[in-house]
Amino acid sequence: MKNKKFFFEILIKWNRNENKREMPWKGEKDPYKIWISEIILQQTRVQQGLNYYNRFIKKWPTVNDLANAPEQEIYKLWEGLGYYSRCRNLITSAKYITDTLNGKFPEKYADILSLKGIGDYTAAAIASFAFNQPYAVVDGNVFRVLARVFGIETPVDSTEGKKLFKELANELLDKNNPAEYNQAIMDFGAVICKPAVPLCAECPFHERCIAYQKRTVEVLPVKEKKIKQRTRFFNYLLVEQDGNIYINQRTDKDIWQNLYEFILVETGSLVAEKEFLHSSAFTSLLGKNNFKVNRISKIYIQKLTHQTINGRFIHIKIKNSKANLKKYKLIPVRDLKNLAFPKFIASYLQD
DNA sequence: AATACGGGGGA
DNA sequence: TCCCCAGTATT
Repeated sequence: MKNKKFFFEILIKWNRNENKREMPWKGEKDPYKIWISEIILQQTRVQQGLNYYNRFIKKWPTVNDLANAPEQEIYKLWEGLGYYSRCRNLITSAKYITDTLNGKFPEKYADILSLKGIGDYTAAAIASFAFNQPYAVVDGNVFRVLARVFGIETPVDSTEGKKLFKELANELLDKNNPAEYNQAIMDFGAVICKPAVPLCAECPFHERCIAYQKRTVEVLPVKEKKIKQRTRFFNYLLVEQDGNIYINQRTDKDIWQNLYEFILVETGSLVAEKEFLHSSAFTSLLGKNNFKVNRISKIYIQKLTHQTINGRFIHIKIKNSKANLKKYKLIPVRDLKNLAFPKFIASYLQD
């Protein structure tokens, strides 16, 4: 197939006549705002990211505002959104742009790409939306639309597949109109060529879609990799002492990096309450007699992509500081609301 | 090349 | 339950 012009012609026509999708960052030209929206939307549904974006832009309208904001406030706003390294990278790049680039967002694709937290997709999105440069976005929508319309069975999560789809995407791109084209193909994937139950009946590619003709819409795009799941058991100790409570900031190479938590005792399996309270992992932290267990929650479950967390919260009051808690930080209970916690903990604290 | 990284929503 | 979502960084 030499002439692929039909693709952007049909797509742009659909976009201008049928596409009713509206989002606050659509048509935005400020690279800072586009950047924020794109980072928030990485692996995140528009519906989920919408409120975060609006609060973010309202609170920090420019890259300079963001660079000078207290980090904990930024994490607090990001709380519950997940993939917290995005927030870390946002902070790093905001400071870099403000301090080293004099607050001017880079315009060259390679320079945009070099920023922390920005990969192929986000660099193409910013370059095209903000500066109308001819770089095709390749996100989950694009993989799906192209795999179906062109009947491509190469797994999209293989090295070969990523290369193939990226090349095809750049061939198909309307070079004179990259911003509209990129926006259109993602809207099209989200609205018509959806993952499940796509609207083939009203699809303008009806006549040309290979997958539709071959009845393979359901199986495309192909993914080959499966994720491994593991189950973990968290016992959180909420240890209070005269209106203060012990907390910990997660720093290990693990989930929820940089977020706060309470005193964590992780066990290899589900341990009964009574047994846990007699375990050395527990008693060695608190000593034998200077504490009182006030309440133990039920087991809460949080599903992550690679892990299932089973956890309980144990409320404890202590009177003196004999406990072996030096590695934790003691803060007033009323200050908890300023810290960013994993959703798992934040939703427990809500109740 | 493979894997980890959150949380939510739809079927 | 399983799959997917405006992906990226690390090993």
